[in-house]
Amino acid sequence: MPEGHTIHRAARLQSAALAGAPVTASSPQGRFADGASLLDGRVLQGIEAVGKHLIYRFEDEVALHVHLGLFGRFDTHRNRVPDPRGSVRLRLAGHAATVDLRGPTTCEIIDLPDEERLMARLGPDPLRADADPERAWQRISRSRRAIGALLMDQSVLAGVGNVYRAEALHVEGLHPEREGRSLSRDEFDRLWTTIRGMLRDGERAGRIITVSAADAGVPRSRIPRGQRTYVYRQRQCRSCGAPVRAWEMAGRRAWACEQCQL
DNA sequence: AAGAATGTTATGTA
DNA sequence: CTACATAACATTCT
Repeated sequence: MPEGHTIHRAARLQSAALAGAPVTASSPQGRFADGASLLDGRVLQGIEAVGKHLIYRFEDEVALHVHLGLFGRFDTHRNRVPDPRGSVRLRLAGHAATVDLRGPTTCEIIDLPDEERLMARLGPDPLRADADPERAWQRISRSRRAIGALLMDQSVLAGVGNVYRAEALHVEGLHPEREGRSLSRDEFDRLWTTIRGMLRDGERAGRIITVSAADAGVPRSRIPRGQRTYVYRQRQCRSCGAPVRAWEMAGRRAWACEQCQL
């Protein structure tokens, strides 16, 4: 489910619904009982998104760290709150909504040093105002690893996942196997800008939009399969019609049009 | 109903 | 020290 845009959107929406007042925290299946009781009744001060990580700041310097991983998701209930179904790790009830967290890869209470360690191992997040692209450029321009692998490395750049990797490299005409150090400064700058734009569109729309921002208001189901992405999970390149090559890279499936991407 | 999927980390190997 | 492969973990959907 989540690439960076999902996380930033969740931070914004949940901050509005939960922050500023004491929260009721529970762990319906008892899978996070200790954490939930520690959070219960505390005021949530705000939620911060960094890459694909979320940090919920509570009073008394108590913080909750959440990472959705591949399967995690949030269910937000604004009216009737249903009985928890499936594996709800944590339920947070606030003044405007109740949020269920299911299937996260990480859900833990952290202290300040933990938080600093986390921040230290994350590269710049293009969705954040404080992001410094220079840090990513330093890593990429000195690496002989493939750009397709570098983009997935959260210590190089935080927030990009498998879909944006495929789509952003396609838009920029870059082959995923190009060595990082072979990119010109100009190619890197464009790539950064494209990634940031895609993440922003995704955050605003609540889903991944890489082909046309005009699709933003259109429900995903109304967009024909072959038109949702350029190469990601496509058989043919949406730009030129050539067959899309798919192969394993950095542990995930990579997709590219070898006509358009060099 | 096996397998894939918008992810990360630890560990082993070269 | 770097790079790559593999396993492990989370859950839902086709």
